Amino acid sequence: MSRSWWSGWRHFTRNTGLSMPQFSILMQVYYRGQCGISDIGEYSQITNAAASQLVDKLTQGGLLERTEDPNDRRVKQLTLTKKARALIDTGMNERYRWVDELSTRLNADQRRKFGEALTTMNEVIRDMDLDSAPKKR
Amino acid sequence: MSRSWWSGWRHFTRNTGLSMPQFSILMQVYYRGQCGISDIGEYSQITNAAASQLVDKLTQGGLLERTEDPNDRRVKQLTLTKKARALIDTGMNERYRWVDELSTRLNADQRRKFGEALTTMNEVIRDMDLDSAPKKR
DNA sequence: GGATATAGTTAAGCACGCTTAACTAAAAAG
DNA sequence: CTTTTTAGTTAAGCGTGCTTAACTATATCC
Repeated sequence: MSRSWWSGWRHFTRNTGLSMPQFSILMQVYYRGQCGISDIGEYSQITNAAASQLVDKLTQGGLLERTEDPNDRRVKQLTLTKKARALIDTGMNERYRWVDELSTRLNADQRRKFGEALTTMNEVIRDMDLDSAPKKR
Repeated sequence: MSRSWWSGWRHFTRNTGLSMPQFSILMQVYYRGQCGISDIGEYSQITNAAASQLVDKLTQGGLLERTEDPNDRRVKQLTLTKKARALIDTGMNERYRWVDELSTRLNADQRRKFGEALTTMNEVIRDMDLDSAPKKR
């Protein structure tokens, strides 16, 4: 397992043809909703140039739509295609499959505790996310 | 937080100068103990050539020692230097610092549940690791 | 002993992510 | 209206990780 995540990632990566930074951008748009190139750059801590290039590949791969913002024609609005959404959902199912495999190794008591733990973690982490999210412009 | 891990990784990466595959190899030797190039390759699912090259950089960086196995002079035994051990321990502390920060946001009850959850997860995951580990040669 | 297999190295070549620098176009400020 | 700022693109160049292919050196098989 200390094993699985990285090599599991590499498995996912090969199937989808996505690199980690690319996937990261997809997830960003997934959670943030529509946003511009600069947002991507800022979030990922890379230059806008780099962000632009990555987004470019994703649009070429049919995963992102890049349209002009009618209010400010400098900014491009990025949105996920259906293909991208499907892909992300698949990725999440992978994750849950992992959890499934894990849970077959648990006895009833462990499984219950584990479920509670995940729930708590989710709640707490959602809180943390909300705290740092609302950087609107 | 969905944010923190990847950009937190990038932070770690910049400070140490280590790439992810490089760090991955270090962790491998850390957990496996002494092993050869082929073991690295097999585990990381890359060719021995690639493994050799990565190990090369790590030895140049003073993180890995590469010595001959006296029993079979074809195989090189990889061992971590003190520097590498220190670095890994630091990395782990980083991780725990993250947990600390998280725990300041929890109330007493949440904190207790969370602690239990982590304990359970650790136990279970350790079991999974043991199951897949003992690939000796 | 000689053939074959195994562990590791080296070099050429490719794709990737990233940065800097030079650029375009639109918006905001004066 | 002109100047300056902001959003994004493009191209050159670098460091990586990776693969294939050719090679060396040791061990094993018959």
